[in-house]
Amino acid sequence: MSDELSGNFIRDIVAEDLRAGKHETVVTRFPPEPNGYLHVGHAKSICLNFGVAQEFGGRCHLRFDDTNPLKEEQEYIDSIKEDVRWLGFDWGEHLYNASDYFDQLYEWAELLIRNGRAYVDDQSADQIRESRGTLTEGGRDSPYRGRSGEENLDLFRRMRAGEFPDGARVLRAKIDMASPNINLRDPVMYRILHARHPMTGDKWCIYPSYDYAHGQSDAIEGVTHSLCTLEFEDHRPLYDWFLEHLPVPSRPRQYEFARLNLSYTVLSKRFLLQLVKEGRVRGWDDPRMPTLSGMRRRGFPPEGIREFARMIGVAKRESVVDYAALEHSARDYLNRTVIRRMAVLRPLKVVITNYPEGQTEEFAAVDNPEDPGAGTHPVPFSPILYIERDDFMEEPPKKFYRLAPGREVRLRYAYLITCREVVKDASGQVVELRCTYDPATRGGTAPDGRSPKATLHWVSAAHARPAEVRLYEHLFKSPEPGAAGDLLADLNPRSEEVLARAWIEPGAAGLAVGERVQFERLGYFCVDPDRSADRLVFNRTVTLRDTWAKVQSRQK
RNA sequence: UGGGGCGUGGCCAAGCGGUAAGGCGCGGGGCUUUGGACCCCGUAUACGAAGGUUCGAAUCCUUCCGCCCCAGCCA
Repeated sequence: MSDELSGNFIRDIVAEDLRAGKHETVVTRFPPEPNGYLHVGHAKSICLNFGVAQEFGGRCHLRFDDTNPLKEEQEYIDSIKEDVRWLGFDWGEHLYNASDYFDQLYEWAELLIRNGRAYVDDQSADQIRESRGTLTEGGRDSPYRGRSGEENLDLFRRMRAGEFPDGARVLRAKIDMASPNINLRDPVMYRILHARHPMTGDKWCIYPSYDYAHGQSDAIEGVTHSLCTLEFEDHRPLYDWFLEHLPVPSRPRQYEFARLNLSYTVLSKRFLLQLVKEGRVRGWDDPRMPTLSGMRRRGFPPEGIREFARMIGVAKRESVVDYAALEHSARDYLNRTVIRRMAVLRPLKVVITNYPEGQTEEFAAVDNPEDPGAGTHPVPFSPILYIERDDFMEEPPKKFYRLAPGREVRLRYAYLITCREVVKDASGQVVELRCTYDPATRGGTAPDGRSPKATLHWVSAAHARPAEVRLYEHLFKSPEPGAAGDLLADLNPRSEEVLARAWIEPGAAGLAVGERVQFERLGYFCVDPDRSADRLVFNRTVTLRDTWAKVQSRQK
């Protein structure tokens, strides 16, 4: 695997600019607004921005786009830094905030006023909206558009001084109310917000808009390629307008790419915030959330996310990536790196009737067949075992290779056993299997060469340790959540299943929070922080590819 | 009906006038003490459509069709 980006148009542009000597080095930036947690869609942008910088020996800044104190919080700032680092990227010394530039931005605003390129508008938000026109008709000039430079300056300074309440006035760029591009119809540059800012505290009561702050921030930092998503394409003329009319120290260019969409997933900070606030999930880091913190808790490796970003590419076409691609990238990395252990999620008791009572023995189990140097660990065996309920069927359908009455299967690393008797309770539920083992098959190979089609995982009842295992499925039951109009209605009621009475082999009992493991034949799991002193809690990151499940669904 | 974008297999995505990469998925086979992994093979006579230019077009031109974004003092 390589973190190298596959070819894409942005990389090509950067490469060409560098080749042509347009820039000596590439500078990008990842500019999150600290109004929520980062999700896998942001990961695409992070990988792009940091990846391009890395590939061409440039640098990538982390800059908080903190121009709206109403929505931004320190908690989000902290989480964003943690998540970017966790993903594997380092902004070095280059941590910035749009708010670092508030003084400069303010000065430049005065300059635009003095040059007759900005004015204070006393209209209400409603009036401004009403006079902006529509998609097909131009807008009308504000009655305040012709104010003198002196008056504008005075008013703007008084806005800053706090003389007016929120919403009383705004500073607008004087561009063109008749422009077919609505963003150019005298966009708002500053609004009055008597709000405390996470970084600047109470210093300001006027705050710059995104459009007024972003390009200039890029220019101040020497950003060469400002990469953003498609919806900002219409803003580019405005981005350029400010840079052309201000004495900025550098000239960045904006390029747009399509944001990530993932099937069965919603990537909208607004909606994710709603899920958290309404308690539909346990928090931003709920393992079902597409947030980086949720994916981390679920056990998703950052390497897998980077691989995912690499494989989906970067383009301008709006698309929906198949969730299976994400799962693939996780499995691919986990398979190569994670230790194997055995666990039984839904236990079915098995008694080996011909095994010497009270006897115990140990087998050496491979830690990771993909890693020759990984070694082995001991697995204890005794006559009372648990196997997976799914691994037994009293009346096996075609293609079911596992245990059934009279059938012989292999217990991984142990023996071949044959099911001799099925014990049921009063309600007819199978509660126990009585089996015999073949002592000659120790280790799992028969001297006569016979080899069962199925190998089952198991744990020794006397040695197993209890664990809670949490199984996750898509948060949404629809591949296209909200297509029918109601996102909440598409929430998958079975997105989480908690198995409180699972058993794990002793070799898995020492795992620390965050450690990952493959439970053989089941999937990849990760120890959740909810673990207690005497009981581990595992989150299932992703299942193994399951051919039998595929066969089953085809049979239905 | 204004402006800005985008249309290549089920899902992503290369391609930039020379005769359709790759990945995911799917199907088949091999191997196998994880129905895992791994390894083979198959999976668009075709690039939204129709015309045109050219020896030759997914790539150039024209028209048409479809989808997305924009009327926050959000980003």
